[in-house]
Amino acid sequence: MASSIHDLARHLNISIGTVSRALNGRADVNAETRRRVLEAARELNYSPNQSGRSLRQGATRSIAFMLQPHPGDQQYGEPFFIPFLTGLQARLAEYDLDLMVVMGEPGQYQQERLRRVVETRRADAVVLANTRREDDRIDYLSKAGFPFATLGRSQSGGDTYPSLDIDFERAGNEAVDRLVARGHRRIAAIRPSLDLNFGYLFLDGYRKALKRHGIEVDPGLIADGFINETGGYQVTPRVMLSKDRPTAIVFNNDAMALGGCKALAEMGIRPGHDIAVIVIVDTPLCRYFSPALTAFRPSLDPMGRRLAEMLLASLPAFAGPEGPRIIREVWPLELVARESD
Amino acid sequence: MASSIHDLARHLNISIGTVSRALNGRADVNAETRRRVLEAARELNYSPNQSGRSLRQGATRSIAFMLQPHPGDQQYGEPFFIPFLTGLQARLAEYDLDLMVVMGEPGQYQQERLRRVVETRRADAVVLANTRREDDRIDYLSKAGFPFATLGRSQSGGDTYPSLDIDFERAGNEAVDRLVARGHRRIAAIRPSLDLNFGYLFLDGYRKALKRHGIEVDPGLIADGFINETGGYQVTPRVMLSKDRPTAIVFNNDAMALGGCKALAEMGIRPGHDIAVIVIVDTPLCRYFSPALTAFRPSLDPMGRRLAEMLLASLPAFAGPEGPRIIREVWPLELVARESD
DNA sequence: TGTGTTCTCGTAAACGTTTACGGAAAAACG
DNA sequence: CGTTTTTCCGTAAACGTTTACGAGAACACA
Repeated sequence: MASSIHDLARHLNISIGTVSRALNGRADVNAETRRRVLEAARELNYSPNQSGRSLRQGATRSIAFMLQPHPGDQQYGEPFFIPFLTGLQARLAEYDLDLMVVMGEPGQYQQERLRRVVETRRADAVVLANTRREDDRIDYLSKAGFPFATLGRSQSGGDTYPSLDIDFERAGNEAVDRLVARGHRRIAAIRPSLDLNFGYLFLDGYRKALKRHGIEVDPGLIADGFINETGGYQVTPRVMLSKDRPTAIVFNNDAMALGGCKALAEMGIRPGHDIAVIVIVDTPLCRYFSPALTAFRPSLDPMGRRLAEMLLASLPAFAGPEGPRIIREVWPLELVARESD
Repeated sequence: MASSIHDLARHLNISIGTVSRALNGRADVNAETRRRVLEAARELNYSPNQSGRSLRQGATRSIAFMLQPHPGDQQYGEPFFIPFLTGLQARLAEYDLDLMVVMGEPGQYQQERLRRVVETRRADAVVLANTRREDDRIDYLSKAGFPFATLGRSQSGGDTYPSLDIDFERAGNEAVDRLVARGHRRIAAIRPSLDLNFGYLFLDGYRKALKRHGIEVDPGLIADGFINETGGYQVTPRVMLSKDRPTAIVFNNDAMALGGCKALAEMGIRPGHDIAVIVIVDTPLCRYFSPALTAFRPSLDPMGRRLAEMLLASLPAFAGPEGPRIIREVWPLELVARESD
């Protein structure tokens, strides 16, 4: 069924070496011969067997994306990743690279799955998402000398790998600025309790902005909850019942914001009227919620494309003439003002 | 760095053939020898090179999932697929199979991408999503004799491949039943205008249920729109402005429902009060919308797992003792009653 | 014409596995 | 003890590529 390079060689009555060189655009092959080879390749519908190529070249031409769903996401996952993956994959495809998606169970199999990818050499590089502040996956990959890039920063591994992150610190800053400009002084912050790095970055920005405005940081207005609707639902009343009730809340996660708004509704508190609400990462949920939630929006598809470029630039096999480069970028979010603040 | 089967053989001073047989659990190897091989494998941190194995066995041990985002999904994709992929991937991983995700651009590159996967033998089988009523991908794969399964049915290809689908017909039926039981007679249906098969199935159910209740089908109450929020926003006023205004709407897509509700709001029509709204595929959007939308919910993770099983059962290499089997299943949706109807 | 250069191609090894085949040694059997 | 069977292992080929090497032919140059 599938025609190999041997079939082409036999068909043209030349050697397989010449066929291969002709197909790969090498210089030492006669123009006429090349023409005939390419024609025969089309005619016999030839395309190179990837396994053979991988074996010989020691490269699989595929990139693994490691995605670990949060334990709470039973039913629907984060809409975040599809457009990111679309962009990532689109750029990789331009280099004839495939995308392999490895999803851990919500538990801790991820590390194990990662080892398997690396040790059986199923991918040439890895892209990590959901980076933790201390991330053992990064430690492992660094130690193993396996190429990787991350969506999100981490304190692990130093500046030795490409990373692309959203500027959560700046978003926290701008959210507070906006609220202060509108007269708020008591601003609550709600973020996930996991070790996810963006929670720290967000809180840094929040704190710095408050200090800049001469507002004391009240620990009673900062709460951590599980990173889903339930978490937001559970933790929001806690800040609302603090002695001096906040007039605004910044949520560091869209799902938590929705749960939080439900809790608010049950307390008779209407976002946009009785309290201001801002969400750090926008999703369709925010746009169609009622009232529509003011939120900070990332550009996910371009981020996926960019991270692919950054990863490739770090790989010797793909780097340009200047050689491999480690690029790290932090992208701003765009504020989408709606009705909730 | 990476140890091969040759390293093991050298280390133990035996032949590579014996090492391979020992690792693969073949019978013709001494128990003591096997023990030593396994020990050395652990010691030298050996794991088989997948490229070598693929080449020899003619199987890549990876399954490709083809996902084609709808053109309208600029910013966020369907939350639908992440949990489905989680389940699919989890089951595949149990068989040591990897998942490759191939996303077409919103345009028509999908067919081309598919050819590439098949012809370069990068995957052993393919899973198709977003099945069209007439689906040229199915035609192509059938003709090429390449194993595949689909999420969603199609009229193409006959009953020659495994497929798992949601029972949209039944959902359309039940939605109408529910609305009629609540006194509605003028029920509108809004579905995507693409050739996506589920739109036809839904409409069949809707029509049959109306007839069963002795209600004439009014073409003015059926509208097709682009499969996103904008489509729903544009098309909903059309049915509302029909001579005899409907008292209920069934949306065949969550994004269209949200756009539709926005249009309703602008017309001063409140879902749950002035009109009943039911959505066929539930998402978090439905749950947190205000009013919360009554919707039919699939169980996506189990569906992913099940489709993996069905695909594997159709592959000679994985089929059980009875040999390869083609399984086709249609799963019911669960009604989640909320506030909008 | 002799020598050096360029162009073009064939040969064969290599990547890391799996597996059919055969043979030596050990065990079983009479 | 001779013969047959079983156990165990080594050899080598094969999967489909890419590529280092070398060789023959054509060409250029003196």
